[in-house]
Amino acid sequence: MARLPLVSGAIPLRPEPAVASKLERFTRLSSDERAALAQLARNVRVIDARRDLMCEGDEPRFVHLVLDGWGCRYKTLPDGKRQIVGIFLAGDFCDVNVFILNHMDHSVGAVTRLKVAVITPDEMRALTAERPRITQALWWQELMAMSIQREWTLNLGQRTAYERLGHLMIELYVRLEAVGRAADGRCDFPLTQNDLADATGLTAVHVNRTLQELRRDRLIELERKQLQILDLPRLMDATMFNPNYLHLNREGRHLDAND
Amino acid sequence: MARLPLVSGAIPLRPEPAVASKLERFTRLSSDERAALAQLARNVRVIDARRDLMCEGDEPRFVHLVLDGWGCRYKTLPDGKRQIVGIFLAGDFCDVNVFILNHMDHSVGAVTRLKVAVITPDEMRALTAERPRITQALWWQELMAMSIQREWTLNLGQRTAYERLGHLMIELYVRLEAVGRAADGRCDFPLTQNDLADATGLTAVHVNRTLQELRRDRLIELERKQLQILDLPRLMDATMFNPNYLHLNREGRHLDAND
DNA sequence: CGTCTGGTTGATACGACTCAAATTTGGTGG
DNA sequence: CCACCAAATTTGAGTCGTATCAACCAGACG
Repeated sequence: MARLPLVSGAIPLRPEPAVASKLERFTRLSSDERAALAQLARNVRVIDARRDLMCEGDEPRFVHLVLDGWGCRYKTLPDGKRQIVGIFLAGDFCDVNVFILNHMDHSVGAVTRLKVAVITPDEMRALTAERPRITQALWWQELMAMSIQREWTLNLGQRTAYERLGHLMIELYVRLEAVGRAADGRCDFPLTQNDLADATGLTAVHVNRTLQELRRDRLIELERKQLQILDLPRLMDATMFNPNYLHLNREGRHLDAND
Repeated sequence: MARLPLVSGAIPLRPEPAVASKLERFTRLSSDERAALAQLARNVRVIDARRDLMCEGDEPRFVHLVLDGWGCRYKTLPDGKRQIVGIFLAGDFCDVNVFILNHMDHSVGAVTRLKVAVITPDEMRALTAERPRITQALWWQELMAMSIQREWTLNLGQRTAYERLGHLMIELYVRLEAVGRAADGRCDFPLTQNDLADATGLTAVHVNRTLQELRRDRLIELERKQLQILDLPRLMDATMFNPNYLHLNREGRHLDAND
């Protein structure tokens, strides 16, 4: 009788092909290409929750592809302040061309236990040489990452605490939905209030109070690392969320494969 | 006897080859390659100060290369708030691969009168097909733009008004220096206090008062669109400026041309 | 000479921070 | 299964940085 509790771990709506799923928000791939992507997951590495994958100053050596879990990029200041500058989710390529640079300008950490495919520069070069459509899709991916970074700049510069938090939650929900990891307004949401503070430029205390406001307004529920967006249209309105910046509407459909 | 006034317009230390100058902060180019870059400036367009080059929603059609002047990217919110998300200067390529996307997620405006080379997708494709070293350098350029965007996120999220403004001024000074448009702590600085407010997420009033503090502390002079940094080391310290994120230290020197 | 944009100043308000402590949750080991 | 501990969340009180609103001033320009 009682409402089902918001428990149970990950939502395995579409278990694994997050990569293909994401890239196909840009252009449809052939089954051949999908197989090539799956091939990348030969060399898998698992990072414990709250551990770092790489640190500022490190020399980057591999491209990573997130298979499962949540990670973040962050920068720290000499005075100890920390800013999360980006979140990555299943299906995200991490620094496709980073081996052009010889040191990291930020750190990369695991929010949850993180499963990543480790890809060598050579594998990457082979992939891009042989698969023009995938290459295009990877480009799209990078441009999308850049667009998200700009939106975060806007978020921090111009939105209130209430708007920032709501906006961030929608972004993550929509991105998860694009890789089959969210539906019906519900998704995993493993960020702590501390993480949210570091991502939105607020303090944890203020995040706490602001989340209460969002709950009181019946826009979200957030409990046990599960987020339920109760009224997406109203939340989008309240946070001035415009999905265009995510470029998820198959903008490369003119390049679609046809098998 | 009296100190020279900080007048006169642009500082033409190295008049034009800003592009090559910038890319060679990554890897040394051959004279051949430099010529190919110069070739791009066949089709020049001039935009008046305070005019827009492109608007959010537009379909991008060309790559632009800034030859002279200052421009900015910005986003606006339904409630009228505006955030400048990036500044571009002489030598900057603007959206090298933007024609992958079919609509702009932000607007692009001229801060000063702006001289840009207009480059077609075909020209771009030809350049990258024939010039691997330039292609690498363009990649570096994009990664650097991404790194700058992350640093802005950090700036807005974690630094105080005082630090934000000082940090921004150093960044722009260093970037100008890299293309021969600044020296001895002095450079053009055409941003109004309103622009600074939109770039730092502050109000113009507060920018005004904070600039006065920076002047009172003998860190900068700023008058008639001319910036003089009086004590760069101290300003870097005060704003926690770490130049690494600009990746200007010839990180691609192993690829250097040898003619 | 009026108009406009950009810069400056003052008074007041408020959103977000700080510090401190209590409470709840989740994980771990006995 | 419970006891324990650390991490995460919640609450309260007081402060501070930045916003807001409203003038006023200076120089550029037609």
